[in-house]
Formats: sequence, C-alpha cells, structure tokens
Amino acid sequence: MRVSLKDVAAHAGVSIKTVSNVVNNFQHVTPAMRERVQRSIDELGYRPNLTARHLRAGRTGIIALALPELGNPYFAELAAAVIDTAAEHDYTVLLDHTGGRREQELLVSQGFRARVIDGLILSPIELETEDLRDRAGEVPLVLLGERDYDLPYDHIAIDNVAAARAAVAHLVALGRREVAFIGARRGRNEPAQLRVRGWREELTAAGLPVDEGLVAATDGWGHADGAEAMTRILDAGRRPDAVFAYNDPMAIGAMRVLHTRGLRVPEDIAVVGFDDVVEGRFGAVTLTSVSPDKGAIGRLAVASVLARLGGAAPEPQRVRAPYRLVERESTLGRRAADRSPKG
Amino acid sequence: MRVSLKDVAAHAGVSIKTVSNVVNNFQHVTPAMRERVQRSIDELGYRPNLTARHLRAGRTGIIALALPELGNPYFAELAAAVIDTAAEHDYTVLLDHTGGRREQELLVSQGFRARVIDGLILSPIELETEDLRDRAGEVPLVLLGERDYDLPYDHIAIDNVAAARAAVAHLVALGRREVAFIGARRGRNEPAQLRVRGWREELTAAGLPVDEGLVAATDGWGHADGAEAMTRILDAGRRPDAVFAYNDPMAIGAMRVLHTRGLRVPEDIAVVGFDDVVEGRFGAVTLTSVSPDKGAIGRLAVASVLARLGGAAPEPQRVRAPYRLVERESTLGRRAADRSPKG
DNA sequence: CAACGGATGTATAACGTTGCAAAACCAGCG
DNA sequence: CGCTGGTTTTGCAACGTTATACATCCGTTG
Repeated sequence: MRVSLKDVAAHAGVSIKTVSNVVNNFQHVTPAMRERVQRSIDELGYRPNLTARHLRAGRTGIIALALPELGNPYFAELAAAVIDTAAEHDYTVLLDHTGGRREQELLVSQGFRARVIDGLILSPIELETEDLRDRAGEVPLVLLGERDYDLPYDHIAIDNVAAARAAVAHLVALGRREVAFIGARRGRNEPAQLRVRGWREELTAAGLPVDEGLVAATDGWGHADGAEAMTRILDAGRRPDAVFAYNDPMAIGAMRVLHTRGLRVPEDIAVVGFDDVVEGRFGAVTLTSVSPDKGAIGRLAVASVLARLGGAAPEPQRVRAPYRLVERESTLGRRAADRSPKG
Repeated sequence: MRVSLKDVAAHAGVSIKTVSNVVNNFQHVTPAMRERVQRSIDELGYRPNLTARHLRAGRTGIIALALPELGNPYFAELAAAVIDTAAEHDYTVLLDHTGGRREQELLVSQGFRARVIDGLILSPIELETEDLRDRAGEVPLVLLGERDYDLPYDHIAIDNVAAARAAVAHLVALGRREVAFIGARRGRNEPAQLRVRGWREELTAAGLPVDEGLVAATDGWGHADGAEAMTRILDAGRRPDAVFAYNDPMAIGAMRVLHTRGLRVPEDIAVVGFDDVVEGRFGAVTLTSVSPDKGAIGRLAVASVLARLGGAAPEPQRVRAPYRLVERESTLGRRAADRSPKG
C-alpha cells in the first residue's frame, strides 16, 4: 500500500499537518523539525497523492491536448511544443487522439474522455458550432486550427486565407497559370475551406481563371489521399502546371505520383505544401511549404489555457500566429518575394 | 460552482447515497425513485466528479505512455495503437515525451511527472538498469523497445537482432558486399546495440568482413542525423554498396544525401530502413524497411499493464512482437526470400 | 514574575464520492 | 395484528490532502 501523510506523521511522531507543512515548504517550521520529518519522508518513500490534493484544491495540474492525428508530424511537433511549454509551468499534458471524428471530438469537448483535467486545447475537424455551445460547467477550452467558430473561446491559428494566398501568389509569380488544389474536405457542408478560399481569392486577384475542376476533394489528409487526388486529376486528363496541397503529406503523396508518371517537379509541375514538416526537407525534391510557427502556437495555446484557469475569464480572442513561406526545390525557379506576416 | 451529489440530493429530497445509487445504476432502486432523481440530475446538470471517485476507488483510469519522440511517425503510430486499445478498456492514455533524455526518463519512471496514473508504458533510450531498480511503491511498468534490461518488468519488443539480420541478409542476397550501418548511438557505453549486433552477426555468417569503419554513430535519430552520418561516410572516401539505417527517417535522410551526390538508389547503393513509417512509401524511391507490427505491440503493452493493475503480479515476461521485412524500390533487384517470423 | 506576542505545532473540518451496515419500509402470512 | 423476510433507502466512515482556527512554546518586556 502506498505511504500517506498519516504514515509519515506516525513514523516521525508529529501531526499530519506538520508533515504537510514540510512537504509544502511552509514557513514557521524549525530546521530541526523539518529535517526530522524529511528523514521519515525519505525513509518511508512518501509521495503526495495528486488525486487527493486535487480534490482538496480543485485542480489537477493536467491539461489535455486533443489532436486529430498524431501520425501527422505537424501535430507531433505541435504537441512537443505544447508539452514543453506546459512543463515549464508545472503542468502535465494529457494527449488525446480524436482521429478527426466528430463523435470523439464531442466526447473530448464535453470532458467525457479526459476526465481529470484543468483545461483543454482542442484542434477540431468535424465539430460544428452548436456542438460546442453547451458545455456549461466545463473546463476552459482553447481552439486550434483552420476551423472557424463564432463562439466565446480563444482561437489560435495562422491567417489561413492569407497564408494560402501567399502560397498561390508564389506559384503565380513563377509564371504558373493552372494551379490545382489538393485536399478540399469531402462530404462537409462547410469544410475547412479557408485555404481553398485563399487559393480562389489569389487566382482571382491575379486575373487567372478559377477552375473548380482543379480542386480535388479527399476523405483524409495523408500521403495516400494526396496521391489519390493527384492521380484523379491526371486521369481526368488535366495537366496543371502547379499544385497547392492542403498539407505536406498530401503534397508528398502527390509528388510521388508525379514522379511515377514521369512528370518533373518543379519543371513540369511546381508543388507547394502546408505545415513545413521535417519530411519535406529530405525528399529527392525538397518541398516548398507554408510554415506555421508551431512553437509559437504551442506557447500561445498553453498561455491561453493557463490565463483562464483560476476562474479568470479574460475576453475571448482570436490570436493570429506567425507563419512564413519556405521556398525549396519544388518551386525552384524565378525568385518570388518572401511573404512574411508581422510576428 | 459545480453541482455535487449533495446538491442533487437536496433538490430531489433524498439522501446522497440514493443519488449515487441512481448514478451508478445500482439495483434496488424503484423506477419511480430513479426517475425522480434523474429529473433532478438533468435539471441541475450534475456530472460526477472523477477526482473524488478516484480518491475513493484508488485508481484513476489513466495509464501513461512515455515515448522518446512524438515527431517520429513510428512512435505516433504506436501511440495511436495504445490509445485505441486502452480506450476499449475504458482507460485514458496520458502521453509523455521524454526526448530520449535520461533525466526525463528517470522522472517518468519514478512517477514524478505524470503522477496520477495507474500504470506506465515506457520506451527508454538512455535509462540504465540501476535507474529502474528502485521504484518501490510505484505503479506497474511495461518496457518497450530495443533496450534490454535484466529486470522484473514485462518487456515488449520485436527480436531486434533477428530483424537486423533479416535486413542485412536481404542486402547480401542482392549481392551487396559493403553494408554500412547508420545510427549507432554515440556516447553510450552500452548503446542500443542489438541492431548493430545483428548487422555484425549476419555479415559474419555470410563470410563478409565486418568493417567497423562503416558504422556511423549519431547523436539523434532524425532525418538530419541520417543525412549527416551518410555525408560523413562518403566524405571519408567510402563507397558502400548498401546502407542499413537504424530507422526510416535516418534512411530517408541518407537517401537525400545520396541523391544530391548523384548516387542512385538502389543501383549504386541499396538502402534498408527500420520501422516502416508511412513516409517511406511515398518518396521518389520507396524504402525497404523492417516493419514491426505496431498494432500488436500497442495491444500487448496495454494488456500487460492491465494484467498487473489490480495488484496482481504475473510472472514478468519478454514478449516478442511480430515483424516482417517489406521490400520496396530502395532494394529492388534480385529477389530475396521474405523473412517473416512466427506471429 | 506575570503578561504579552510572535513563532511553531496540532486538531478538525472539509473536498465529493462509494462501501458497509443498519434502518425503514412493505408485503404476506400465521 | 404482530412477525418475518425481503427490498429499498439512509447514515456514516473513509480515501489523502490542505485551510482554518486553535493550542503551545519560549523569549521579552513592563
């Protein structure tokens, strides 16, 4: 059985509270007493019971981070940033994995899965506005990612429309005229459309036709989905001279297909991805990508949760995280301006 | 303030225990009473306080999974398997991130970081045997991965020596004679050497010289480390005809360097990785890799922790998880036998 | 030397839940 | 109508911790 304050107190011949005082480094404990109690603590191997402490104090020191895919290195890198930042504030992160399924996201947002937490950072895919409306009595929530909700929660994301426009503008500046978009979400009324919108807006601004036949919807966001979408476009007889993918894995999947079809990147088709995952820097053709500042997003998310932890309720805000466009071999050619937003 | 059993009891005009009985679906509650209490529960929006429940029950329903790198998709995929299996048993997984640093691993193994857990699954990198010897009063521990300890804990891993031998044997069967090893761990007395040992044993068995100059040590296990190691080998004037890398990211990093140096894979140099991450299937040259059954490992790990949860202490065991060698373009050539172990 | 007051240690009551044992209730039966 | 035996409901204690209020100690001071 585990050692409790009571055991230590009995062993040291003092009251429970005195042991507690030593454990918590309270003032008004004589050095002699402190040492005596500490000796018992060490001897018995006492360790505080967090559950009990939480019951008393009303907090656990755990915040949950719910992500759609751990397999996507973007989320893995983001998670690492969140975990490290939280650790600096003596918080532990409980990572949850929704698979981007609405049911799972719902469970998480309502606290049914991760049940012993002080706050929640959620990156939703499928969740609708009304799903989040009624979470009375729940812990503070911070939202991440492309989905846009009209709800009183902090939301941390880069400006997806602007970032997508920067990517397309870069392709246009290279002289590309037919830019495909890979990775529109299939089967949603209001899918994660900000990047498609950016694509559309920038093409329009450049005076180029917006060809919806060059938008390929997919079910998922992995390599295979990108490959499948690229295959579909090519098999439809289309030969765009550039591809903008929803994320890097999809871009890499698309490049694989282009390679097997004998199309050269960037000579025949330029490719831009999104997220700047490390994998994109080590292919045979390195990948140009929109690079959100994952460290900043992680730090902002943790700060945001912590800010409303003590019952404090600051005004909800949309935070725009920094990003930049990193140019690599997949769009090599005439130099285009690097579009960086203000930090 | 949150609604407690007491509030519901007062509202419904019954005792606290009766409300508890309704909440827990106990028998011996009349339908009328059940409905009346349920009405109060709904009206007040009562939700059980898990912390209190845990304090009472002595368990939290959380198991921790501590991994060295979330950014490596191998671990991400493994984590997904663990999370899903745990969820089936009504357990939540708290993911921890050690970065492969001894200090962090020590904290985790001694329960200082994730302190509200019922059990721990740990994939250690730096931890030594003696570090794990004294964890009296700690929660059940299951070890994963290549490190081998002589300790009374369950250990779940594939047979790393045999798997490495299979990889090297495959290269030898292709007629390769100079097989480099990339990713021996730098700066450790007894590093994760099982794969190096397999490499050594198989070369010896094949009657080939074991050239330690073809073993490249690295600090980490990422793309960049693989690239750096490959560069080092080439810059030393060596021209092996095959490379066996500690894991897939390193193999891919190495292939990038080979590509930039104008060396063709597999014609000039064949490459085999380890872990079979999805990324390896979508490069310009797809990657042959040792493919551990991540789903099985995850399931075995969870089962192992759960088995010793109730205080039960089954005999500690080494569990060999299944794996196979998946051949792809990076070793295309003369066909070699597929070495699969018994499942 | 009695009274005072700051420093130090202690007893008790929570936090919200559930297991246990006992109490209250309700037929049915002699 | 009281007793029996079963069902339903209740009261209390306990899980391990900390906040609060109180008790004790001891050196100073008038």
